[in-house]
Amino acid sequence: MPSQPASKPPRGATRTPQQARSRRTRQALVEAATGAFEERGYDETTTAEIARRAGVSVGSVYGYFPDKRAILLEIVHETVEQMSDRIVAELDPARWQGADLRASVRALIDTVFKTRLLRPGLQRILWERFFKDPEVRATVEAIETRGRAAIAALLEHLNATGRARVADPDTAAFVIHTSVEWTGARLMLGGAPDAQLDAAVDTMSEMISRLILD
Amino acid sequence: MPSQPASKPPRGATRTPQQARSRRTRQALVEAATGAFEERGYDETTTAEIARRAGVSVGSVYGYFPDKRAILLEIVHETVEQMSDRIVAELDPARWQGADLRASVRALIDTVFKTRLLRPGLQRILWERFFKDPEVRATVEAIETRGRAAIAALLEHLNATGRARVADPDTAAFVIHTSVEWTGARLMLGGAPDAQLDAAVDTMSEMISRLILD
Amino acid sequence: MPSQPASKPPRGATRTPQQARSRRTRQALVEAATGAFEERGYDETTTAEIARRAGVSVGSVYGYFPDKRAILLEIVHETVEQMSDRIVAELDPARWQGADLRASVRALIDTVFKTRLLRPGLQRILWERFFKDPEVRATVEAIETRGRAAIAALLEHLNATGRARVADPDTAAFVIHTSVEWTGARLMLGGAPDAQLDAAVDTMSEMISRLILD
Amino acid sequence: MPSQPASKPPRGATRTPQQARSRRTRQALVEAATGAFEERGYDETTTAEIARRAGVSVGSVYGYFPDKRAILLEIVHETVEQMSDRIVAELDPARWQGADLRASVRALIDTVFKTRLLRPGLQRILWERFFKDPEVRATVEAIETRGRAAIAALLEHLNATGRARVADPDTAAFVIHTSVEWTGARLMLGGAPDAQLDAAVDTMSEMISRLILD
DNA sequence: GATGAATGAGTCTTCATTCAT
DNA sequence: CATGAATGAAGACTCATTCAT
Repeated sequence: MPSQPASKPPRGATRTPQQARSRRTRQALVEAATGAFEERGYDETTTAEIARRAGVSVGSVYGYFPDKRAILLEIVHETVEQMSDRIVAELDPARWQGADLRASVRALIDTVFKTRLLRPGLQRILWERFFKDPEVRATVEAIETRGRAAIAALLEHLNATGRARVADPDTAAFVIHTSVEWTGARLMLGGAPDAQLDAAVDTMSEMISRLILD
Repeated sequence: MPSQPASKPPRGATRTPQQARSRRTRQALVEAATGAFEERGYDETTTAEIARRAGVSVGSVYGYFPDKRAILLEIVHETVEQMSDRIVAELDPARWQGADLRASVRALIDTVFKTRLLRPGLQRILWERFFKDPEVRATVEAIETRGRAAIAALLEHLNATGRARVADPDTAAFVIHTSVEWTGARLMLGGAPDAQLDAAVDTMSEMISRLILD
Repeated sequence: MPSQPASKPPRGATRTPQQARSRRTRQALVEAATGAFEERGYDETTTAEIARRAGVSVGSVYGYFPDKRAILLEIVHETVEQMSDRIVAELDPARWQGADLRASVRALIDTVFKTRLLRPGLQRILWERFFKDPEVRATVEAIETRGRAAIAALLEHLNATGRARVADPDTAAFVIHTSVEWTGARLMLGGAPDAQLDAAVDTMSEMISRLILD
Repeated sequence: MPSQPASKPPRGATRTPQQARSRRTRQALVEAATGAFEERGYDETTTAEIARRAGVSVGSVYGYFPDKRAILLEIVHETVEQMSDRIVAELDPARWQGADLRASVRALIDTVFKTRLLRPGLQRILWERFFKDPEVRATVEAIETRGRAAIAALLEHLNATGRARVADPDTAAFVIHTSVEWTGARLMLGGAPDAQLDAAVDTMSEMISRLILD
């Protein structure tokens, strides 16, 4: 790394380049907002509260984000992506090799349901703004597409290896994804008792297994 | 009794006793609010706008409802009940007598999906406030329970007549109801193209049919 | 009473002349307002509440009074007059004949203080509006004048009978009246304990006795 | 330290660090509110009017006070304290050393009465809200206690120096304080003519002197 | 006279965003 | 870049009073 910008302090100086500090402030804001949204909801959280939690001034918030909504969008993206990651990992065909298909389906659904335990307050905001804010919806849909694609790919893989027979993998992926998503949301965000939860996981597994088998 | 006092209006005339006038104003308010909520959303609708649309003054709004939220609650109740009525009617075991079970399931799902075309704007508000406003949630859940009960009853009837074999009708009802509800919401409120819609109806029908058959 | 108005119903008819009914409604309104003002305060009482308590419609209130304030004025007048009556009775020179002057003064002050127990809520409204509403003040002052005149007359009587020596009976009357009035108000409306009350009555008696004696 | 950084304003210049600006705005608000309350009364003054007078926006009002009432409370405290200061100063036993006791009492009463000329509009509000708003009452009573204590202390001092003989200094203090307070309020806030005023001061002085002497 | 539905001006308060320092 | 004081549009709700029936 030969030529560095002149503004950078000479090597050895107390390393706190603006960039790093900046990134840290930004991160503090995102974390502060995440906590506040999670605990109080989006509308109920003021920008002043976010600034206070992040330990910066209100003005600074607007140095990093154009407006309050932009912070939410970023958090939504991050959150949904994390959820998606967990699920997509579970959908890796490699994991579906040997084991019993029904058991795999069940494990998957279980994972999806459990995923709802990640930042439930934020997920409530998600439903709240999904149809209200086109960008929230776009963000969510962009990532959902990934999940659906992973399901479709898995179904095609199962088709190819003769372990399943699904006529229209894309539509099946959509139906499965949506059904599991909302059933999970209702059960997890609604605080359903464990018994009801287990029964629902069983039935959903059965339903989906039957759809994709034979 | 041919001749009545002149002060009494002739039968059929615009009878406007206090009660009727009152009822009409109230109705005007509900309709005005429904339209405004539908078009602009809940938060975006001001009480002044509702009054203006109803052709009355702001004060009148508060003569009939304690606050803005109460109007929403009433409309939510009414709307959800109408939706539920349509679906519950479709679930009457009598209708499932002769016809092919798969065809019946498909018709049902079609109905549920079409139901989403009733006041889509209001349904968006429904999702928006479901986790936010406990009373909205209670209202919706109260009526959902009815739908689930109807499904469960139908499943039990089908079990009894040997046309289906469902181990846990209650859970199955919940899973079916929730899956269809949200898939329908996503497709109808999201403005999906007809082709995608038809494919989804097909797949959902298949999925549910398989769940309840044998 | 020879000629009566033709509008009066013939003797013997079911006597409920409008006048009487009217007077009764008016009275009901005054009583309703008195109760409401007493319990909730003036600003906190709505005309609707008064109407409700009186068992009539809001509109009727305005058939008997030009506005809400007029009702208060009437009640204030009535209340203050009642209070004044009690005190003026106590000031009748005849009552001061034989007895010990100090004892009489003490009895008088006791009476004045006790008078504050009559509709304390209304008396709070009195202080609240005394400097705010010129008509309330005028009403109160008109009656206070009576009280002061009675005190002055008593002092002159005592002067004349050689039992007291007061240089300026009018001013003395004013000072005595005002001092006792407010001290009483503070103690009674403020909920002072009995001990403090008794001590205050003692000291006030002493103070006034000394003023008027020699 | 002669040469300071250029960015620092020269000594004596319009120093406007954040704190000072803030303090100035706050002060402007208090003054604006004082004027408005004084001229128009509490209920009749809107928050918008206060902001307008202070030359700031409505929002700023709420940046410094939680609500309108808090402004009143602050002003009440300040005003009552100023009044109390004047009177308590007059009650300093040192001032009562040599002079004629009667003259001292008269001077005191004169001071108390004159005190009522300080923001009469605000004092009207004081009476208006004394029984209505517990915090106003608490504020006033807290400071009144101080006045009563000063009177009691003076009486005890006079007792000790043999210049007075007061059996129960605390009660006497209460009675004197309350009597003078309200008589003064009635005369000063009511706009009594000078002659009546002088006569009242004379009589009150006489009354109180006699109470505390012998 | 009675009714009570309707009126609508008027208030306080909130909060995302801006900008002078 | 940070600060936090200032902004001001916006909105829900109240209630004395009126007036058509």
